[in-house]
Amino acid sequence: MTALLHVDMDQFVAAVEILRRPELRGRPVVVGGAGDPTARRQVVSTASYEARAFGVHSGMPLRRAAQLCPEAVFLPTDPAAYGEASERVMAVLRRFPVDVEVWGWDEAFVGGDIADPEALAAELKAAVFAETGLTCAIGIGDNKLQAKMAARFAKPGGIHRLTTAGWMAVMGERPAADLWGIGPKTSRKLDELGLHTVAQLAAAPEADLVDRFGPRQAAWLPVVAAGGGDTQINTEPWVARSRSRENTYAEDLSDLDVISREVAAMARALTAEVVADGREITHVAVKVRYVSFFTPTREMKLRSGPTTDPEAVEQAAVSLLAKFEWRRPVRLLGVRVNLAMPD
DNA sequence: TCTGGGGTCCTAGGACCC
DNA sequence: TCTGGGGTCCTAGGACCC
Repeated sequence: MTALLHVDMDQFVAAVEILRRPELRGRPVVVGGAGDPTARRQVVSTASYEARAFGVHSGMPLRRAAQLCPEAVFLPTDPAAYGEASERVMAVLRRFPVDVEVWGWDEAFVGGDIADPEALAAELKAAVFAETGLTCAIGIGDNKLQAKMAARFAKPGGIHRLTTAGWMAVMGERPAADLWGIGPKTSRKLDELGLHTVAQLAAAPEADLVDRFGPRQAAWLPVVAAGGGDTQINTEPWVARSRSRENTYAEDLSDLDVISREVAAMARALTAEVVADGREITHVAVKVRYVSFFTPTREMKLRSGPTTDPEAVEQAAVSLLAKFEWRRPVRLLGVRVNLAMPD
């Protein structure tokens, strides 16, 4: 069985910022929101390793991060810069005689005819650093799951290999929640069934899982726990199935006219973006988060068929507002459009 | 110092038709 | 005077990932 690699950039967003501000190297850096540590309702996108040492992590409110690490440098997120840096990294990987499957900004699977995976990993790492100034960890495995998990052991900046033969010795006693694809909800359900470790889940009869998880997940869970997984590297360019905008407001909204205008503006902006990409819109969805954090969504298929007409999309989005209750203020509004898949 | 933003995929229930 | 299934479309929600 030929190995495949998972390339995972180290603290990617923070690393891109440090690259253009070398004086920040070695300091705690927190990237998130507009970069204002006093702002409400904004969270950490990425913390540098130095900031993580203070307990700062992704998803944490910026104000909490500032409390834990007052000396940190706070920076606004700059998605365009991260996208460009990502392109440079992926271009380096693609120059090697391998198949590359891009996975978000800062990750990629690498496969193909790989004779010596450790040697290839070392070459990739060196080339990425030489040409972009960014470091990465590389995991090697017999499939994507193993490579992805191996990259965690390799972080930061190392190379680590997992194999089917060695999987259980390394992973068996770890919590099932460590596995890629098992989040907090699934992990809690597994705990309730007495399945706490990877080894226990791997040995669980599918019949014991079906009631709790349904047939598909019940079949999949023990396979993942045993270190099984997909080996297919998909080199096709990414084609988005949907695009969305959402905004959490620093101050709650109650006025339906204001809400309506906000939703209309998001719908128009989204339409402009996807039309610029040559895509057509099939469905429109609106998301509302009340102050209670209850977050319903309402969605509709456009009856007139796939469209590029901003008027139609705006009108659909605004019409969906009638399906919500407006007794309580809202903290978030969002619009999503589903896209027709090209042939 | 209450809880971001942008995605994907799966499931489940109701409507409707045969 | 009541009983089926199956199949597909549509919408809502849940879970997970980065």
